[in-house]
Amino acid sequence: MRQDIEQLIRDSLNILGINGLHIQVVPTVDESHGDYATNVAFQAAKKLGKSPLETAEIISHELRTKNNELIDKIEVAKPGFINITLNDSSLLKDLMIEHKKLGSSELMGKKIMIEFTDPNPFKEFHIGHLYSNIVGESIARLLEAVGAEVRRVCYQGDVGLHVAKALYGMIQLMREKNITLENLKGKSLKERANFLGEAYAVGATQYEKEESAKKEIVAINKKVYEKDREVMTLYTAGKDWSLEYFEQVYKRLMDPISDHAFTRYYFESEAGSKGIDLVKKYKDTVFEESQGAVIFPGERYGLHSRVFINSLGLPTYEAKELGLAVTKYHDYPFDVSIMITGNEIDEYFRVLLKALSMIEPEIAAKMRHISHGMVRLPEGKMSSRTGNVITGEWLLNEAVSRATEKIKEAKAEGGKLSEGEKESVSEMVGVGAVKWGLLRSGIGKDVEFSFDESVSFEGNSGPYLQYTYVRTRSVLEKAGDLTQFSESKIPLSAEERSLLVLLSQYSDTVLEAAERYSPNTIATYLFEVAQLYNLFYQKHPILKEEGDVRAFRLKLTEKVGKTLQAGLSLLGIKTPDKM
RNA sequence: GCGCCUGUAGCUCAGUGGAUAGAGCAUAUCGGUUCUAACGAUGUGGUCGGGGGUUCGAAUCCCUCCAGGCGUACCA
Repeated sequence: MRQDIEQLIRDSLNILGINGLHIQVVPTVDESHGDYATNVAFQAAKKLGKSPLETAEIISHELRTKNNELIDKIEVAKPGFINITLNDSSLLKDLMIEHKKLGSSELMGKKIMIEFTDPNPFKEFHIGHLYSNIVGESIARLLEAVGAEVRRVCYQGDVGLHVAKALYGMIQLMREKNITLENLKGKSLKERANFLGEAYAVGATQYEKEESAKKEIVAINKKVYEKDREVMTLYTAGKDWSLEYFEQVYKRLMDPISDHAFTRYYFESEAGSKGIDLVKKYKDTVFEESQGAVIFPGERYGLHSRVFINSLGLPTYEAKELGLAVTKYHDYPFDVSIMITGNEIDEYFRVLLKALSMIEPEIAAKMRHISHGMVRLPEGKMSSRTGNVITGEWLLNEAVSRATEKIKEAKAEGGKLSEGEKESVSEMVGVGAVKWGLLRSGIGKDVEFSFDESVSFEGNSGPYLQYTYVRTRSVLEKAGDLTQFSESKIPLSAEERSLLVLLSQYSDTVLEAAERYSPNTIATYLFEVAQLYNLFYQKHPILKEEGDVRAFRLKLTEKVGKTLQAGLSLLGIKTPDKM
């Protein structure tokens, strides 16, 4: 709809001989300004040497001669806006068509690799990973919705000091508790995952406290790189348990079609050697030696200098990431490669991309680093070093159990849910509440997650959106089959008209959200749709009406439901039929 | 010190050059027990961190100052 109006304006400007303007048509905030407004007159005024108001008159006069079937009114407003009001019948026509395939995007057909979550084997899957996963999955879905070919990948640190700390802790714990690796293998996944968490905590604490432990951990680290046999037995087991555990979390969050949530899992161990080769190849041109290490002299480019190969000859995260970028491109020659991480490594990525641009400029030009803030909980930040972490799973479980309580005490319990339904609905509502809570605001900044707000089911929350969807389902179920209605017999109320205008903006909103990598754009839009529908629902009966009006209101209800369902699914949020 | 990010209502946040800056929560008042009461309406609440500049027009762009966060060499 917006594109149609833009085209109309472009045509008119051509006729008037005005070219080269950036035509901007935006939905209006205030109904008295029509449905869409454009500011082209301000830009054109300079070219014509007239005032914006006069220019607006000239342009709108030309627009009116078009006699377009979309438009009802074209008005000029001070100091030079052109306000466009759509006619009711075009809005009603738009209601009847399914959401268009979004073909006009520049992202259409693009090959996009998107890396997110990136938890480290042997360590906890904490809230930061949960956030990264939720953000990444939503962006992936947005990109798919506008026609991109998306490949999800996950990059995991399976070597390095954190692994050595965990291995050290495993050895200590097994000795203390007098258990063998075989004993452990017989235990449940949850127990094994907990064991690893505990082991990491022991290792991390001892590393700080005991000089002897520190030495031993450094030695274990080296052994891992050397693939020492004895260490590898323990290593392989621990790594497998971690990955198995992560996969379980992904299943819950991403609803994967296949066995694996990601198309490809990259590991630091494989990226490292490739990275070392690259760094060595460009050692005297891009990189240089300094204090026994190989560094990238970022200060020359207004950035930080960073170590790529440390003085022990081991690759740091920087070198690994360099190897990763090249490996990724080899696996899948992407048009865009997105990496989603926390924003504390923003500057590190700047350095990395600068170095990469000097080695592989084409690949570097295709990389986009998107960073998100930290999740703050009312309980305060948690550190993974103390072992006292808040895991992603804990957060989900807590939200689900709160959702279960809310469902029990709900006054609107008309759904008569069976026990089995209660369980699956609680899961959808709890997980949905978490996702909505994290995605409703922009991703660049820290996000405060509060159970009270997110699972309270009031106001701007996931459950509010889901409930509105359920409401549409309930009405439609009672209504029976939808019937045709005659457009001309529908007197549109203010609420209905606003809803129609808003619904017609769905495609534009998805496009904008995808191009800006911005899930919260969708969330803001959906919340508006839900609010408007609830207002409409409050004021206008649906099933009690008859004939055309009833048919129209049912159709409107159906479209709202479909829009909410499609939009929520872009955020990775499921919609129950009852709740 | 230097670099990057952030600062909008009491709280949590929308709003990346347009018109009178909007929501949710909280608070006060009111309506609705139906088509699922997990809803809706109205009111209170703002020097958009301060100051300067660019522009017909600035929360939005530029400069500067203030406050907070992160980074700043072998962690990721």
